[in-house]
Amino acid sequence: MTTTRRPRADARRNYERLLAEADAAFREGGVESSLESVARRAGVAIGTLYGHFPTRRALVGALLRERNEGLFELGERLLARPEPDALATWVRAATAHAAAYSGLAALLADGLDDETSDLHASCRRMADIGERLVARARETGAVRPDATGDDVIALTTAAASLHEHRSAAEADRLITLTMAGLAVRRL
Amino acid sequence: MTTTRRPRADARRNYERLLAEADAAFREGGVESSLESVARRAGVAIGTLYGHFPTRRALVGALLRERNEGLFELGERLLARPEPDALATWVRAATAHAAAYSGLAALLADGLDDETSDLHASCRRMADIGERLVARARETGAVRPDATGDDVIALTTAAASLHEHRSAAEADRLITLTMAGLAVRRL
DNA sequence: ACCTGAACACCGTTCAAGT
DNA sequence: ACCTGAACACCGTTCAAGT
Repeated sequence: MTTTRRPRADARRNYERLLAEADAAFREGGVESSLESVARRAGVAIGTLYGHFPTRRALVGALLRERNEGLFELGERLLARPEPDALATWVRAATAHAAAYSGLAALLADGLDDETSDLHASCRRMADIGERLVARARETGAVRPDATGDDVIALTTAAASLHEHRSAAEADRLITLTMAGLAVRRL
Repeated sequence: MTTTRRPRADARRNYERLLAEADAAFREGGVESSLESVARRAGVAIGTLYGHFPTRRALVGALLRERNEGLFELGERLLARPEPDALATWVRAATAHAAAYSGLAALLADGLDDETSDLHASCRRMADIGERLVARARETGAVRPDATGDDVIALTTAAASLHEHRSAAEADRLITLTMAGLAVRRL
């Protein structure tokens, strides 16, 4: 029986400070901001950052933990209590999530196929929810019969990338247009 | 009256070798590949690369010159001799162009608003062609009346980014779905 | 007119040495 | 158990000195 040991007080403090400063740095300069600068801002040596987060994606994953839980809850709620615009609601929420930091959309898009990515599990979970939602919409006839989970992934990552490189308005517009395209029943 | 002077033979050779090696490097490792490695591959000092191409985007712009001309010709041809699928043809060609190197879609998306980018002029030209094509499709009733040039830009850059981070198939599928959404006449 | 490469400032990542 | 920071390998960019 393994007990999770209480971490040393300074370790816990460093962990928290690193997370806070990484969040600030990534908000300002995107997810590819220098890790040295994050460590500097947090007032720890670079080795300490690597001690807590062995890879950049581990750090991003830790930052996304809470946000992820909120997103998954929404997904399960939409699956549990069906409503007409469930799929669109999901796509917009997932897009907002993937656009939390600039550069994140690319990391998530790559993470879905890359099993070594620290983001892989949560990417799979997002893909899974999207797939179940689109399956139900297909059965309802709300979307065309050839609509797939890949369509949902594609739209989500594409819209998040637009959010980053063009604007929130263009991202939202792409979602509207693509959802309209998905709603066309006759092929 | 300014005469374009014939460049020194070694300068011309270095220019060509830099272009060739940059193309190879960017194909393999994307448009953010190290410039030092490009200079090394071309067998010149790093200062020589900077002498010919003061910024990374100038180098990318030079690599894209011929490709760009082909694309613009296609655009003008589609505008001159209307055909039913002109807009879709354009979007697919522009997407393929923007997906020539990984990382290029982001550079082009940013270049459209950034007047200091060496890619700005060609981005504007692409946007202009897209706008004229969508205007005509709007008049024909081939697309919904609220379709804009921004929709075309958004779809193109989004699809190119999908091509890079997901697959050509997903990129193409997004184009199909969004074009279907644009074709919906009733709002 | 063009090329070279040292110089400067910066970064990712590891790991021996400390406490 | 965790932290430090030097060490290594690499990069972007500039510019004085050469030819």
